[in-house]
Amino acid sequence: MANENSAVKPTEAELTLLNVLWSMGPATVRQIHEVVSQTQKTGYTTVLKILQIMHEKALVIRDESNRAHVYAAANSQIQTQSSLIKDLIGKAFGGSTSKLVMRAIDESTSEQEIDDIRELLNSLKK
Amino acid sequence: MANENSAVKPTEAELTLLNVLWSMGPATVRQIHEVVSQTQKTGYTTVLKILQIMHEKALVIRDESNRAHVYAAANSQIQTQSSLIKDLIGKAFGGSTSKLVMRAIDESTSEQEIDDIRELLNSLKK
DNA sequence: CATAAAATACGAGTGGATTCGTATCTCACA
DNA sequence: TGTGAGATACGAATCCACTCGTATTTTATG
Repeated sequence: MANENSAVKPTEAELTLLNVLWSMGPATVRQIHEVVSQTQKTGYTTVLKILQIMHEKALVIRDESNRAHVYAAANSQIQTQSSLIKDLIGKAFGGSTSKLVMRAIDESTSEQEIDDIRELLNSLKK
Repeated sequence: MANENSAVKPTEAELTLLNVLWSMGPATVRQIHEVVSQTQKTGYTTVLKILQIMHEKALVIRDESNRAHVYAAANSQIQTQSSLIKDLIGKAFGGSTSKLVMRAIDESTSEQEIDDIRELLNSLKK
């Protein structure tokens, strides 16, 4: 029961735009660029171009009914995060989730985060 | 107290070679290629070239005292894994380790792995 | 010491990611 | 309806990852 997803892994620049879309919801190039340019010095047409490429790759969908196209992430943040994490587990952790978790937690991890993780584990029914 | 590390992130092909070096220990191009070619159809000179590039990037060190140079990973597997994980946490999980762990664990995670993670958390007594 | 096997060095080609300048298109409205 | 602001489309340039063919170097050994 594989879904139509899984194949395309967003690049770094693409992930930046996806993060914006996940937090704002569907948005125009202008809106996305406004957010991105608060952090980075990226030109408007660069953002546009990347969105167009993402559209070709089916990483985003777009509504062309208005002059300013409205873009939205094609996959959920959860799906994308899962796929990125599995990719990393496979390539750098020999497929072992527990090894990844061991490396993920270190002295910089807050007490709150660790509590959250404990709670997550407790909620896992056998 | 940053160490001299942190800057260079290995690419996918580079990570493949690092995995071999971590498991074999220091090795010649031929030895590395033999291992890699069991899984992939990568030419000898391709492996050589990537190792040379990795040497420029200081991802590996090499001993040139013999005709066949002996390569070794410059950073430990643990350091590299930590750096990759932190990178991903920053780029895809808004800096939240617990969110990453939540996504890392899913229905495909074995009971054994989950037990290992529980044990890890238990050992984190403050 | 000549040579051939085996190693490294080099350089070019391909392709993807990213950037941005410029051309073109669209549409509200004067 | 003509026009200009603002949008998209297009294509070139740069950079890096990856691949591999070929040139060059090294060295064991006859």
